[in-house]
Amino acid sequence: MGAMTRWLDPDEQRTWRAYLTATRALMDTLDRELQRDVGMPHAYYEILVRLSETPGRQLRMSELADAAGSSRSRLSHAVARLEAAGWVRREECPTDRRGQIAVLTDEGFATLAAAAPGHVEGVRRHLFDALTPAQVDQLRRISETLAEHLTGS
Amino acid sequence: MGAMTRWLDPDEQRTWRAYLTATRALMDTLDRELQRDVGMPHAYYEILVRLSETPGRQLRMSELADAAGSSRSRLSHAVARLEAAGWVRREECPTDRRGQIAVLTDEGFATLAAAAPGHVEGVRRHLFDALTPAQVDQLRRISETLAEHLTGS
DNA sequence: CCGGTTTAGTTGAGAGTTCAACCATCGGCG
DNA sequence: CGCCGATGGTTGAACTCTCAACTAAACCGG
Repeated sequence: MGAMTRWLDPDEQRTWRAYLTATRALMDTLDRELQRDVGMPHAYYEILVRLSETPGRQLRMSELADAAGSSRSRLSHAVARLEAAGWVRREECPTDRRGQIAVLTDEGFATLAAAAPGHVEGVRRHLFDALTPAQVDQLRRISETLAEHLTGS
Repeated sequence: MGAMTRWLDPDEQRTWRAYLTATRALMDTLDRELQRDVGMPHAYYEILVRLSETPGRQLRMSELADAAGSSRSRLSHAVARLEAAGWVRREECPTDRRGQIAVLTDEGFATLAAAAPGHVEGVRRHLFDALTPAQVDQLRRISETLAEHLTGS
């Protein structure tokens, strides 16, 4: 019983390690910068971004969770904290009494607008500046493939 | 003062989003599998892996932190928990009385050996199976470039 | 060999995440 | 209509991570 494990060959091994190291370093760096400059982890920043891009700057909790790649539970806790900070407001959903709508406040939008240049600069410096245009293209294809592979199964 | 922000162009935007989505999905999936099968987050698994690859299966705390891409503080907490689980043991360092040496126990090694096939299978299924050999090669180069860029600055 | 600085590692508090349990409402079906 | 499973969302506890503060030992200049 149980097929033999398909171990990683040396190239795959190297790829996996490098990917882990790079991703961890990148995320840690961006997280620390965002925490230092705006007092907010990257996950929270992304919630605000998603809200800001939506007509009316509002979204149902579950849609927001999907958009931000977050679990329901995580989003509940996060929105609770964002609400305490005055960046998000909760509203009842008129068409479904179970529903909650998260609304980005003006203050939240202003905070985001103030934070964006610094954060984008960080993404550029730490990620795009290190890669050739061809590599950016490769990374896009790889990531899109992976994203589909992972969420589609 | 202050140069204009170098905003992301549409291609970069797409790349960055896809990268975030893919990485988050991949890590979440592997973390959940490891938690379910071995009762251990991925970060802890990696600590055990690093220890297992070393002669004598032991490493100074700070070397282990570097190898596992972890902060000192995180490693202290992690090793405390791994020690409580019986997978790691702490020893005094003979050459530096400030030092501590983390040693992988036989039980820890056995746990790792039991967990490895399942985890490797996960990495293969969720990552490598979705990519062409050329893409694996691209991902390796990109990751190595990034890792160097991020840790070298 | 003394005092100041750096390095090794730990600790505790605060913040974020996960998981399972939970309540309420919605939708379908007999 | 009335029940029942599915959906939307929250909650609390346990766990992990971060940050800053701290102890202790090593290193270094005078």
